[in-house]
Amino acid sequence: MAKSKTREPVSRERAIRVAVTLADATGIEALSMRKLATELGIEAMSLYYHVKSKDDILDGMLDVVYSEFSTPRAGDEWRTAMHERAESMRRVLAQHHWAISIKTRTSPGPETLGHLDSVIGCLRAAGFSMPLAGHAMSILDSYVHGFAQQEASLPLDSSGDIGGATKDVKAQQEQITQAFPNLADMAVSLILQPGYAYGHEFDFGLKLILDGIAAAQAVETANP
Amino acid sequence: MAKSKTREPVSRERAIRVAVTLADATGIEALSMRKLATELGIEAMSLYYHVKSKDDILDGMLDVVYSEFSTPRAGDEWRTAMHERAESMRRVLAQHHWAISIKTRTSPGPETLGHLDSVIGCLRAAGFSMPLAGHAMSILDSYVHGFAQQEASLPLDSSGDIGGATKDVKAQQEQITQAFPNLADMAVSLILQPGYAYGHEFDFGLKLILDGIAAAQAVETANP
DNA sequence: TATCCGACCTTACGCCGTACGGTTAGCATT
DNA sequence: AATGCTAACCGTACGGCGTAAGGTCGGATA
Repeated sequence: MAKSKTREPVSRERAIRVAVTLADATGIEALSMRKLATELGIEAMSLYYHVKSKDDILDGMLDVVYSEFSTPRAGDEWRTAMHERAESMRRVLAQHHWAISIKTRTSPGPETLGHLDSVIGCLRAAGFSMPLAGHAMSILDSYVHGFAQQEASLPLDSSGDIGGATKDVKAQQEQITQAFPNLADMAVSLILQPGYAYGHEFDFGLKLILDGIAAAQAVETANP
Repeated sequence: MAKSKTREPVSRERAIRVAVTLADATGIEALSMRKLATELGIEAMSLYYHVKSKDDILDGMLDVVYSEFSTPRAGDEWRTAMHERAESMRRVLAQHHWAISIKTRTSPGPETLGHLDSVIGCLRAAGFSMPLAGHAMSILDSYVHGFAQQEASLPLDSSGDIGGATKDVKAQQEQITQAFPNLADMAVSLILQPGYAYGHEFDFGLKLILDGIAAAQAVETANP
């Protein structure tokens, strides 16, 4: 430990910040009040002086995640702004892999609200009607969060081979190949191919969606 | 092999089935081995005779969810098949609202594998190349899962008013309105409007994505 | 009759979140 | 110097969790 004389005081902000790095390192299910308190150099119950409950910490952590998203500025061109936002979201959600499993949370924090406000502002400034702005945000957010979720639920190692016992696995795989031929075909002829990485799929979908939104906006501006 | 029918025996299947209905009713975080055992009429540890672990149950529950998705048949027209699949997924995921928060799971079950195999088969039979089939599935699944996630994290009651103390809430809302004007604008001029329901956003996005996939396929078939 | 075994139970361990009630150090006021 | 206040932290305890290890017992089988 660095400072021995006076320990850096614990605050809600610091507790949440440490909780984020701890969850990044060991996963969200390993984040307990006791472990977090130990990391902060205090006892478990002392956390409750700074923080209302564990849910309070979780809410704060989600707000930290939103604060790391790329937030569009007022005059930005909408397509590049949305593109960059989407890519930053994917990047951040991949780094804080626990965030997507917390996403089922209420009460958004100030960073979250500010971010969303800016996104709406950017689209509106670009001439989007309110309903179209709603549509655009809904589809973009759904896609990005869903993709991050898919990506997080993939088998972790990138190696094509599956480690462990060889004979059993081989026999089992042969059975799977027969029972699910299309799946097996996709595995060998696409996913296990040298250059393939699931992350690349993101760009295809993002471009498709942005094209669709652009088309919808073109229709809208043509028929005011 | 005559069997005395003194009482319905507990099996892995029945345990998982009951776990699903219990999670539907009380949420996934309230599903414990003890509660599930009580529901089945046995003691907690007796579950471990039928089931490997709690994770085993969770895996089984997810497989049940997949079994409820609409699975395309061999000769189906791809667009209608994908449309129906997507809508059924949204419906099922909304009913089993716990499923999206479990989604971060490995080892897919047989129903899951079979479903995915059929989806790939449908797209391939419709002339999709393997990479395009991968793209289509990736974007559709990401969108649908992401939308279900968004939908699940909305405030629960559909009433426009927020219950509870009136004065504090009103003062707080005024502050929010000033700090996040675009958000407030969208709230009053779109979301709180009489006819609005977030679920309607689904159709816009789904049509947009299916249009985009159709366009990509048209390009592909034109340039073989 | 003797054996076995599927199906269930009991006990115990080490985690978890947190309610409740101290204790201490630093400071302002008297 | 004595008093009192408050922010910051600690100890104990409770009920609940997943599950390892081993026990029990009635019916099927040899």
